[in-house]
Amino acid sequence: MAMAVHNTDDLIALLRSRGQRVTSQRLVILRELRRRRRHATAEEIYRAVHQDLPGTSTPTIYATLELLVELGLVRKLDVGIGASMYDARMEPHQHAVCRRCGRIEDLNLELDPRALLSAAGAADRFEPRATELVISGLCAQCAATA
Amino acid sequence: MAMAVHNTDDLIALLRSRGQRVTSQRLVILRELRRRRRHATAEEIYRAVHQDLPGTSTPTIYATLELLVELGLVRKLDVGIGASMYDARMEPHQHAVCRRCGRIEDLNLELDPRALLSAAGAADRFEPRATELVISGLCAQCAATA
DNA sequence: ATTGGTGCAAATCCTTTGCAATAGC
DNA sequence: GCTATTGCAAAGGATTTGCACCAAT
Repeated sequence: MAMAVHNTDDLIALLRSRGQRVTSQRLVILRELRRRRRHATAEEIYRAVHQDLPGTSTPTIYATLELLVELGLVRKLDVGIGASMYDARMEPHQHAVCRRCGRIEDLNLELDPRALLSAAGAADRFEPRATELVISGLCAQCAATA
Repeated sequence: MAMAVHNTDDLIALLRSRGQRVTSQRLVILRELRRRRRHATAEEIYRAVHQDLPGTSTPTIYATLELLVELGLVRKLDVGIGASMYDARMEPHQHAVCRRCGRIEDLNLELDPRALLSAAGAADRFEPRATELVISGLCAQCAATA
């Protein structure tokens, strides 16, 4: 059966292949992101990482998150709250955000950016790399309350 | 033929119907947004409005933009640069952003949020209000250069 | 031994708040 | 005249920068 251990061999291999250093901060931050089921803000990661690695600084958190995104191990997303969120779930999916309670729900939805660009008549004007969809509205709970 | 004059009768009517005041700042800010073809940041609007109405403050810009969004006259969007953008083009469309040069291109694409939620099996868990899609990548020019 | 990464402090950028003054109704 | 809006100054939150130190190679 699948283990709950979130290993970081892929990160280590990627760093080595690029001649970059394998540091405990990098491993701990990725492990923390993988442990969570939910997306996290930089600040949440910062607080969590402090348990394992006190003294870790915000600049390191931000630099590492950016690096993980660049390496394709983490997705950065902006759902309209002030802070960016980071998500280690890499299967294709999109997001729904509740305007009232802030809940973010994953949508199992695989979008084809090239098909979308074609539909828009812009297939030849753009080389897609990432597709981010955010549906905002009310979650069932908040809709019931309102 | 269609006129290039961007009138603000709809805003005036909406404000009156809600018992809110018709101020020159509100009219000028909406007119400025409608005059542009491109989306603008709060700061761009701030600078432009200063020509017509020197002394207009950033808090007023932000409060007014938020009001216009609430009234359904303007769309707010986050394409991943630090600042939010505001767009007075209200026909359904989505956006593509170039990672290199920052260009934002409109995509003539009408997305049905309910259909998307259904496809994701979340139709009963969410009451959609807005749908924002951002495809990021490289515009044709930047792709050619790279 | 090198030099890429880190921590600290401070800076920057975008946006919001508090409150007195002003202008719509 | 009443009170919503405004302007000003200042605060706030997220993220980045500069630079000396540390630790992975």
